[in-house]
Amino acid sequence: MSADPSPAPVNITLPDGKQLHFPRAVTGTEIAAAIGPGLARAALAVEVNGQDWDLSRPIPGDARVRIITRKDPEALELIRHDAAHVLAMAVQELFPGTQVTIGPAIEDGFYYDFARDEPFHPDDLPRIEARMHEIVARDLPTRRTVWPRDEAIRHFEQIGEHYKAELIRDLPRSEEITVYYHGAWHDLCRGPHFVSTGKIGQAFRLTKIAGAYWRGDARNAQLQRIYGTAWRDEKELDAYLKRIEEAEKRDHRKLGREMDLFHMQEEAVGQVFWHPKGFTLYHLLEDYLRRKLARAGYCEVKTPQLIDRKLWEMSGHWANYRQHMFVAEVEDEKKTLAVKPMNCPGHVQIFKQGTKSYRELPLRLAEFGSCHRYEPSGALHGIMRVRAFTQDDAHIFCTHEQISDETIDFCRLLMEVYRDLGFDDVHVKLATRPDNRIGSDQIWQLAEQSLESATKQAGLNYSINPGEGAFYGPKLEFVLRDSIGREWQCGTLQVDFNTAERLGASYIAEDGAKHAPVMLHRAILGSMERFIGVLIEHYAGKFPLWLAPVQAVIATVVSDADAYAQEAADAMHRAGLRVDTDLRNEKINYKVREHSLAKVPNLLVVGRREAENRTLMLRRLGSETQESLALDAAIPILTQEGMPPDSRN
RNA sequence: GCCGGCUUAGCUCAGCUGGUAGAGCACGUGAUUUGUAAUCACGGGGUCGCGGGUUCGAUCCCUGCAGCCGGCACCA
Repeated sequence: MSADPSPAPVNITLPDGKQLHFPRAVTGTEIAAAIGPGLARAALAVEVNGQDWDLSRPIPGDARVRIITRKDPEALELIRHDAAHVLAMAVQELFPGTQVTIGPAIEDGFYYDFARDEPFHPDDLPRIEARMHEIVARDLPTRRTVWPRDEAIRHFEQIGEHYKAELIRDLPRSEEITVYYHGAWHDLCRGPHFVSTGKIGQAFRLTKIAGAYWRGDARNAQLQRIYGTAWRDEKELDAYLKRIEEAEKRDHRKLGREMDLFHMQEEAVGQVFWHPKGFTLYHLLEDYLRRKLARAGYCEVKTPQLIDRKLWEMSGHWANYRQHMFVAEVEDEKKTLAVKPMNCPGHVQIFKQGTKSYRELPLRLAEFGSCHRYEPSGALHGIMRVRAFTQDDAHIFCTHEQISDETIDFCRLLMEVYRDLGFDDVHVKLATRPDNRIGSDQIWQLAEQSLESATKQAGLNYSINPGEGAFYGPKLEFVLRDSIGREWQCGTLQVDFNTAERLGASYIAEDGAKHAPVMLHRAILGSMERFIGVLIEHYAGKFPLWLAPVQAVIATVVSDADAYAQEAADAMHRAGLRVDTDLRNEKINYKVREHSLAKVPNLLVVGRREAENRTLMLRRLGSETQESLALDAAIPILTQEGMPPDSRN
């Protein structure tokens, strides 16, 4: 079943342009050996004309070839893919009768989906992992075999691997069916794989068990997925595990409780109880955004929470999202009211009041819109995914010609806001026309072009998400990267040619005729709740001074300083600073520790000396040193430092 | 919603094979007036998530439900 050795000579071109000549088909292993023994040892796979191949697979004709070693970027993916195979093998050794399905390499690791009646238990992971280490230590040789399609299907059916048989049936006829052997164990796989299991190394760890639908479709059977992580060496593995640990430390659910920002409870699932400190943060963010919006020409509005289902039927939401809407009924009325899941129809109602002229466009209606959606229970996650949330929503009613300028302005505004909030790394995805859509290609063309050129003009990095737009128009999705490299999609801008018309909104154009306005749906933060969650994790709770719920604590050393501490706090409150006092009968060490752990940015210590001299000892969070400041000097310093970014200079 | 796991004091967690619960921190009281990451002593606090069952007896075993956690699916 291995390829026939070709009698023809083969010319191999290396990346540096050097050519090697072989009398017949040659394998990656042989090429590596011809280059040098060091490379022969380090070789993991070989790139042949841009495709990754097994080292042992004969290269039948002339080719450009590059030997892949552990140092190459592809190595990780190959290690992970091999590790997935070893995982499958270990599972089948330990749990006979388990069917294997698919097992790809993913970011940071790999997984494999299994079909087995008995569920895996977390305690099984160490056992499976131990077996994997053993299989790697066995250093089983890998063999690639090519099978006739029907024979492969018959074989997998016969050994009870029905999912594999289904996979082969669904492969295009043109596809070569390859089966990889690691020792006697084998699996349908496109490859490539290392020459033996020993090449994987031992820097892997199984991490979690999960349910996953066959082929990602909820209508299909649910399989059991085992996740693992794999790296080039122990050092990389440790670094990864450390990274996960660090991420857990800044989990917004943990910090939210520790910092007394909010809580959630059973009686209000998916809804946030904001505590005084958390709501201070919330308001600071909202106030900041409100100022930005006002300056950018938005008008803020507020629309009803409960709206008759008729309006939702008209907008099309009732038909599509009824199951995800909360509904309210009152005994004395026959009406059914829906709690708004979005703000657009409300804003359209405001637009529709009176007759609008083209002169009034663009009209930008903004709302911190409280929305409720019945999210599936399994989707809920802290304050990141909730059932009651507040969108920093706005709808720009404009003409087709105005789409471009409005988009540019929006991108700029959004970038300013993100930068002010500490996010510099942002990229944009442009989701273009889907197959199933309404509106003429001409209008789509205009909308997509407007979005794309606006994105460019705003100086943003963007990529295209073909076919991912909404049925009513293309959209921009803004993704930001946080301080530990995670990505969050927050902002969005969607072009909508449909809703305004559907809800009967129009304006009188220059030609005197009625036209439906284009609606741009846009949000910068997305949801206040979620964005605050992102902020907490981004800053690990150590907010910049302008967002810190408590900007400073004045802590006394002795009770003789109480009166002075109170006086200083009063003066700071008058200056608009958010300051607490700590007059407790505790040692200063204790107070320093406590407020440091509470992530208070500035600690102001006062004892007898300070009370006499009217000074404060300032200790900044994260610093181990202090500086003495006159009270009169400290106030303007902190006020200046705590100024919101849009008020500076 | 689906698969799996978890649920013991405000928090973090002990509690062997069933005999009605403990620690540290937090909280309260007292002593201590302290100079930059935990002062000492004493004390209060739990219907062991909720309901049903098995048992002489259930935090522990079985079962239903809820919530949470990890994924999957979903996210106008």
